[in-house]
Amino acid sequence: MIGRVSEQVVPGKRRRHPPTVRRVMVLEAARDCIVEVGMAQTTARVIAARCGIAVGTLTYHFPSLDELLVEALRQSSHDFTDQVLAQVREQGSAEERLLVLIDTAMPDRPAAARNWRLWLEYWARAIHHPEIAGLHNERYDAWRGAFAETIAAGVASGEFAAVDAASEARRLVGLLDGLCLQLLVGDTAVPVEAVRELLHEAVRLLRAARS
Amino acid sequence: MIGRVSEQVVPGKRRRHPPTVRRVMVLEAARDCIVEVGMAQTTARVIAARCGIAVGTLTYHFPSLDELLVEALRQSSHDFTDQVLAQVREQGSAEERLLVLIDTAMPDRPAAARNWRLWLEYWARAIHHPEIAGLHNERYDAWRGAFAETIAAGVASGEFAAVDAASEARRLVGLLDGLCLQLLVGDTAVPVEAVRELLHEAVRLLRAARS
Amino acid sequence: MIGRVSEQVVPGKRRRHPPTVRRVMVLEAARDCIVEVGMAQTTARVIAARCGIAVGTLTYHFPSLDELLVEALRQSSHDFTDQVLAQVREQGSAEERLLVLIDTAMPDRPAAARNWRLWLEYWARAIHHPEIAGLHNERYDAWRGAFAETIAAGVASGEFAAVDAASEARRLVGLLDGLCLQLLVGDTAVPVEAVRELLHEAVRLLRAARS
Amino acid sequence: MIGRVSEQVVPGKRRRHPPTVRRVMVLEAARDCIVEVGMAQTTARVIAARCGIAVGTLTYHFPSLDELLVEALRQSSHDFTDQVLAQVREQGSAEERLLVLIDTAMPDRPAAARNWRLWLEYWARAIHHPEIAGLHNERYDAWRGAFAETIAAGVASGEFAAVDAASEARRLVGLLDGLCLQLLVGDTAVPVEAVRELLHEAVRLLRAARS
DNA sequence: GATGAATGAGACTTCATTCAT
DNA sequence: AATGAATGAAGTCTCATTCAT
Repeated sequence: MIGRVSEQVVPGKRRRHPPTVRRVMVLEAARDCIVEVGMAQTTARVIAARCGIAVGTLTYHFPSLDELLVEALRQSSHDFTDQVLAQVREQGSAEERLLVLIDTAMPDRPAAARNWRLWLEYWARAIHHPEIAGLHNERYDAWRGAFAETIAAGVASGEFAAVDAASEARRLVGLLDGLCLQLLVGDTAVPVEAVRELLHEAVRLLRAARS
Repeated sequence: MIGRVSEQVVPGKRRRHPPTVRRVMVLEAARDCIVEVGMAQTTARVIAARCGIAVGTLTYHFPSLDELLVEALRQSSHDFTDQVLAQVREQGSAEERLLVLIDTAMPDRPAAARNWRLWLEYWARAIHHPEIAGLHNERYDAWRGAFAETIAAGVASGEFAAVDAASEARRLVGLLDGLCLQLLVGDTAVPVEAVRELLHEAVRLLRAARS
Repeated sequence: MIGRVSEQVVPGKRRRHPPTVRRVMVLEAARDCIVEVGMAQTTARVIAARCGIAVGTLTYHFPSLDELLVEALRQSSHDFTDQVLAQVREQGSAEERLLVLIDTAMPDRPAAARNWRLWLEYWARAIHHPEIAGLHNERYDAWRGAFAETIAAGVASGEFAAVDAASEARRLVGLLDGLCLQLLVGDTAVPVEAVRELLHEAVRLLRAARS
Repeated sequence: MIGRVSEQVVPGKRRRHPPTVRRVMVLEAARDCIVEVGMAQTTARVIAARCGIAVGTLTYHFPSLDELLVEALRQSSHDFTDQVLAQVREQGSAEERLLVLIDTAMPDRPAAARNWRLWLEYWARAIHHPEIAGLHNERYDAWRGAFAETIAAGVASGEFAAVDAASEARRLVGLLDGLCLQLLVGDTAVPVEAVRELLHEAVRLLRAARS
């Protein structure tokens, strides 16, 4: 009713693939479906259509749809987080690294928007599915950890004031989540630029507090 | 599968109620089901069992299950928000009123926890359902508006520094949402007290900035 | 989907009527519904809405819907046939009376069109419902009998050739039914005038055969 | 209630058939059910039971039951008409061909009786369902056309009097429909032989008119 | 490895009927 | 007499999963 997944079937048909390859293709298709139409509408046939295979082929590689969906969430979230974190640990001052971290997560970047939508689905389901909750927390810890580490590094180098890195990271990530939520759900008013500015200001406050 | 709704059937059979009453009973049952097992598992028969009526009776009062669910979301969210806002506008300094607002929303209060879970469902569905998005934004505006009003009052009275009330409200609500999200989803050790303290501090910062 | 019964509720509400009166009102409403939307769509609530009463009131007067529908068929068909036959036995030559009989039955008269639609429903159901078949045959015999009587009278008076009245009546009625069927079901082409002319010609043939 | 479809389940389980085959089987089963118990009683489970498959299998091949039923009507009617018309255009005088046409349609032949019952359902529903009306008219035109063609051929060859073929066809088909209706619906004593004789006489009248 | 016909469980919804008011 | 809330049976359809090919 609401969303319709654009089928991206490759015209070359009946390709045979080793399970490893097939699984990746399916997981990516599942991820795209979840993002585009929501997990509730992501049925087996929708995923199969999305990657141009038969429903039977899908269950051949993933006997359980539930596990396929969980795996898709896990994998996608994993990929995004890793990619972001990798590019962050490289260079620059602690403040610069925090800003990069934030900018990379802002939902005006397509990859980031996709990830936010996945996380929304995570949140709604994690409450009732311990397995998803565990999955989510694992990723969330990595994410919060990156903030904490960077802040700790800034504190250690004297770039930041002597704050509690863990607590400060929790605050920053909370602010990031809450504001992006408003961006995603809100039909209107809240401009992404304003959110970015609020977050940058929060980062600057770490430094400012030092002087 | 994961959660099982505790049936609360009244043994008396064929209890008759005027539609107004029955509708309220059903909406509350629906709300409880959504909270307890998630909206995805909240089927007609689950709701019916919850309030001890036949599925046909449910359909009699709510011809469309979709509309029942949307109405349940709307009503519950409306009730909670109104109740909180009402008790806030009464008395005290702007800072006190903000603190009350925050405390009332903290998920260690059962009513608040219930509401948070409802909002999680809102968020996940709002992206794909414009009607739910509209519903949510309406409530969210009221909620954000209460913060903005209170902050503006504090600024006007000189209790707070001369900040932009709207922007500050957005920040506070964002922080509130993001941190409570961590409380709700996290199976781990984010203590509610730490969150409350972070939020109180954010409020104090409004005052502190003045001195 | 297809047809929607126009509710003809009288604004004056909660009228109390003796069962005899109520039953007639309901039966007429049922007849109108069958004619307008077909028997398959004529549900209890549709009939109730049509005469502005509650569904419960309907079942109060007619415990069984099936019997209500059968009774509606019987009554309506009875009324129409009687009315037609009554006005026919009055006056004129046998040929004139046959022509009146035919003209009264032509579906360009609203009352006749209504009756034809009822009979269509009869036919489809009579095959599987002996009771309806019996009902129908009873009416049909009266109808065919009127033709037979009139023809016999014409034969007796020398107005018609010496044909077998029963056989001739069967033929005339068959032709009438078959041609009107084409008028009712056909979306297009067959004009009512052409049908009338064919039937009149068949009547004239009775006379012509004499000369 | 009235009629009960005899289940014709093949004990062998999970018989697989290509959709083309299965669809034909289902359509034939549907046709038989309509004929035996009427369209109103022809539910999904009745059809499924009739061809020994699960209801889900039925939905697999025919997502919409409405379309299945319409298709069954169309196909069956098409088959019967084609078969009759084919065997008619072959040989003999115009009169002989008309007689064959009529005899093939007489309901003492099982295939013909089946077809008549289908057409009864057509008629009752065509009034309220434009799609069915269209379907019916298409078939009806073919049927009436065959009579018209044959009559025209007879007229052209001098075998018949110089009548208007179209009008004469309409009359013959009307008579055929009306009389067969009496055979089908009447529980009483309209003998099929009498009807056949009436129709044959109508055909002979075409010739007799010439001499 | 891949397919898709087949299935049963369960979803929502319609509806004639019952019965307390 | 009239009402309408309540119900259970039955309707169509969706869907994850199974399994013969």
